[in-house]
Amino acid sequence: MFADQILQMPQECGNCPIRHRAVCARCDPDELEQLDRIKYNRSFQAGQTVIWAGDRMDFVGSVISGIATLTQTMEDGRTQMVGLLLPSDFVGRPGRNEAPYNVIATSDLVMCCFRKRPFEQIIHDTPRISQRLLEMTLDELDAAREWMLVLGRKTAREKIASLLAIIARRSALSKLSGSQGEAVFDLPLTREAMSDYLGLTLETVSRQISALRRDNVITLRGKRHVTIPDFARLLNEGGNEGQALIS
Amino acid sequence: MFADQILQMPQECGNCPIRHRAVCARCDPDELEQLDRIKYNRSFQAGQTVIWAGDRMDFVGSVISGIATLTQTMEDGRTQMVGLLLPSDFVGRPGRNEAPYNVIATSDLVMCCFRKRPFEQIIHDTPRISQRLLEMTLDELDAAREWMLVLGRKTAREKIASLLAIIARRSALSKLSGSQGEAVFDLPLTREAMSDYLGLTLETVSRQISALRRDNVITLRGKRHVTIPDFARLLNEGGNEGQALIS
DNA sequence: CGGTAAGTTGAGTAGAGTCAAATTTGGTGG
DNA sequence: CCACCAAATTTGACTCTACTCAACTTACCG
Repeated sequence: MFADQILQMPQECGNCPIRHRAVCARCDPDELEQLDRIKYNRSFQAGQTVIWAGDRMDFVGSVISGIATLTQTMEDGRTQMVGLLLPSDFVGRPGRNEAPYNVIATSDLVMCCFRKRPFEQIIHDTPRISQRLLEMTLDELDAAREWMLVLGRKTAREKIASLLAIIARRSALSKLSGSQGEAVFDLPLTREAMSDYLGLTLETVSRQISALRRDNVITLRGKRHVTIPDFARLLNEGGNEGQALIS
Repeated sequence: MFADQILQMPQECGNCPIRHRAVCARCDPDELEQLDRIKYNRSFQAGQTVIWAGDRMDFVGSVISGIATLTQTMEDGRTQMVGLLLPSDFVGRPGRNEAPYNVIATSDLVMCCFRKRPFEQIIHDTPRISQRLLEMTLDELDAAREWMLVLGRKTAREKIASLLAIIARRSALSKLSGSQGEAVFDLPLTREAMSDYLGLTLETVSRQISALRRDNVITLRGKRHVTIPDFARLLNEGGNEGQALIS
């Protein structure tokens, strides 16, 4: 019983949707060819666990499509999401053998995986790749630190508003120009996943979403389809008064 | 009026206390010589601001001695610490011009600074340095994610216990063998800095420290000198039941 | 020997959590 | 197409942890 399928036909890098944003973004054709030799695609259904914390990891890789979460769990079940993985995000750490977090597919997910040992060799030999990985890791660190402010100092209402702003920003559906105007998107997370992201209970998430709807900060169609009539107002509700968010 | 002094006599790398832990840890003599040409020492007094968020940064560098904090502040003054910088930790981000956070010297502080532009050139040309920086950044990202669990899901008592455990681990004064035995150290942070670290108020920090003392989890001599008679118990109080912390 | 900053403690409050029940939704099979 | 089920979500009532405001104590520095 396998948790996933290994696809027989990996995509061509040439028409890969994340070709210019992922760890391979700046590869030349020769470097791409090296990566191509050690890569394979894997797909997961929504809800499947990609990796359990503590498991041996023998691959690293990029999210091609779909959404995954990185979570930590305490012995008594308390759970905190520590990463939200969208297409082009990198999973896994060269130089470490055990997965530090659970990786769970939130939607159907396709990943481009690299066998870990040869990938480590390639980044050792290929500065362009290791430098791209450094750049991506620094961006993730900035995002984690932004998130720490949300977790440590924002109210429940501000937390929800901040999360909606982040998702709106990273979602292609929105028609944002800068921080102005309307945004429309589908929530990729359940209320429970949102609570794990924000360090809240799912009841508090639900109440605050209802409150934001009552106050016309957001409009819902169904449970998941969100319209934000005034994005600047949402940022303000999130405590980001006029500031740009980290993208 | 300058916030710091530029020392005329930078230390020799040869007898530098962080030589084998900092970003330069794996440099060969030639690489060290390159870094040496662009480096200078700066010292700061306790309480001084090293960099303001939003300021132009024209250097990066390593903490040689002392302690600094990375903090984010909201418009209404709410403050969250997002990094604690101990000797050998790296400050600054190649490829970014503006400082994203306030960097504040908590104790007297000495830094080994590199002019930013030439440093960027060196990491571009020197894989050993950029790979060391990647490794350090990945470690910081892990620490930030551990911290996210603390901020999002732990109680005030668990937060304090977790912070004491982290400081004990990173402090040289402790006589720990693994997770066993006694630890002794001086708190490098005020109650207020601890509250900014943990997303609490300083009153709550004080109350929880008093509670841990009443319960004999810790012993205080003065306000800052801490003895932990049973380190495993402290870990347990922090919700880390028997698990190793990220160092 | 004050004076000031740091830390402690107390009393009351508020915001988010807990437990419980109702409601909505999307999918399934008849 | 419709009834029904399980899961997701919403809402209500009550509780409790951590916050706020305030007073007091301790430690340090000149």
